[in-house]
Amino acid sequence: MFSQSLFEDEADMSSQLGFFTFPPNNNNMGSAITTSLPFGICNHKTLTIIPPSFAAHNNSLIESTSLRQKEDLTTSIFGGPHLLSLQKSSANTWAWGEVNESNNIKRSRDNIDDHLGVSAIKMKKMKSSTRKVREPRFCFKTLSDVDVLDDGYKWRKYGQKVVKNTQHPRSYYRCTQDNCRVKKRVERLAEDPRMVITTYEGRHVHSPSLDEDDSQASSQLNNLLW
DNA sequence: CGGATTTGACCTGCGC
DNA sequence: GCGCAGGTCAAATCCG
Repeated sequence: MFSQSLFEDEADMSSQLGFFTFPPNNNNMGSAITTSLPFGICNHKTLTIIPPSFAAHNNSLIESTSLRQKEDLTTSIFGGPHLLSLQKSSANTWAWGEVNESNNIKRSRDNIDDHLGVSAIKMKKMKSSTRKVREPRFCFKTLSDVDVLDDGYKWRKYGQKVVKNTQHPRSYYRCTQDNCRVKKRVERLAEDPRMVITTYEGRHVHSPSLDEDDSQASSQLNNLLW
């Protein structure tokens, strides 16, 4: 269902950098992706996938603690009762799992990968040298015609650069809110120009500036994510 | 006219 | 130290 690569970016595991591809290759989620938010929750062992369409369709994921609610939500999104989670399975690999009745993440044993069309992914080893502290970054891939996805925040473009070995320029955006230093980069994947790679850097210090209905869902998601 | 975008110049970090 | 590539700045331009 997803194709992705994920790698740790910083020693601060809360700022892992992941790539995910929405929508799945061959189903009807295509339209849901056009309004997307970052959608991963990371800690040092797991990464839970929150489909961006949650933001558009409901705001109950964050508050929901019952498996039933999660099933309802994920069924509507995935066509199955799986809240996806990536779990660190060894030093360098991650595996998909699902949330069980106790709200724990169950490692996939019955080839959930096949069911969902995903495969375990490899992580890049972290560089060992000391590096200067960077803002938390989150990066994801989206299949989209439009470069700039509607994430609920207002952005001002401040630069564009042609990156080596790619025919598509990379655009640089800053959040327009005063005192908010969040930046994002947007570029097309060289191997597949249909894919947009969006990289967020930093934490918003404010809520998204959306219409009334959307803002609640989005702010909850973003509170969780950032 | 004011805010957003464009784009060439400049800055910075990194590898050699 | 040098060159390269990516990131940022800011003046010019665009556009509603």
